[in-house]
Amino acid sequence: MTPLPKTRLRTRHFFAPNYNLHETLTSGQAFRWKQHNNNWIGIIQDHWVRLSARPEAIIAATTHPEPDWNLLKHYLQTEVDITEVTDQFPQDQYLRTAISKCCGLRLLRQNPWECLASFILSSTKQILHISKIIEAMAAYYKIAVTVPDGYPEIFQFPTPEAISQTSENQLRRLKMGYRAPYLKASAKAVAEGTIDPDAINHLPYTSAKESLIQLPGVGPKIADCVLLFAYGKQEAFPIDIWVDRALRELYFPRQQMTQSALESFVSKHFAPYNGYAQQYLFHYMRTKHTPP
DNA sequence: CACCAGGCAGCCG
DNA sequence: CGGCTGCATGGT
Repeated sequence: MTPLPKTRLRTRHFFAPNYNLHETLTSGQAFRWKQHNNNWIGIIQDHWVRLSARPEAIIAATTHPEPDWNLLKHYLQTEVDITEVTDQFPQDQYLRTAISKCCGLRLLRQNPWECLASFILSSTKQILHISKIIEAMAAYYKIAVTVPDGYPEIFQFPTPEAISQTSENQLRRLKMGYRAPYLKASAKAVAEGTIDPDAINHLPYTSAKESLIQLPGVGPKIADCVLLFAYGKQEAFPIDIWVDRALRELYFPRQQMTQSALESFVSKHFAPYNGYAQQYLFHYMRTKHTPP
């Protein structure tokens, strides 16, 4: 009996100044990264990846026999000069405070289907619980990925085909609640090609958003999350409960603002880096009561 | 027990 | 169009 071949790790340094890996991976845009011995373990493009933060750099390790490091660089967006982005933020004290507390917060460029499905599961859920539902789901389908010795098991994000063929009851057993039929129907639409995640990439922001909103369980907020976190559309500015509160309390105290009035303010005030500004505001609101 | 969480769809006026 | 409500589940 021949012994199984040892999984060999390929590693690579990425030059990444002003990159706060911890805050970026825990900022509620991606839900599957796990801390392990001061490293981060996750899956990018169907392959196990370990990330380690270093001063001015990120070290990546993968099991892929012939890794395409550009895919990793693309996912992490290491080549974005974040100071060039934050320098163009409007001069208001909340964003300045957010930047000073966390200057290396980044936007990732995730897989569209995983991002879409994850945010369909996100509605009126806390980030920690979204992660738990997603892990329960991945553990249910058990789609294998090569994991090196000594590391915890991890499974791939389930395909739209697999989810669309699962009963709503089974999905509810994974604690999705009322989101189960939405996820199943959206998975079916993607699996059958009614909507093509790759085609959306080529659409401008507004028509891409209209296209995503056709999916059941996807409204303006979830569409904006996918447009920003998977497609990198900078115009997207997801307004969730936290950001809505930030806008009303910080920018329009004691004023009655309609949703559309807020939206038109946002598109003017935070341009051109709406999405990054939104992520910094979101981070500020979630951490302003906790010491650094 | 009440109240809230990275919302959306259906319904009502 | 704008406003209201039900929807599952887990945490405080």
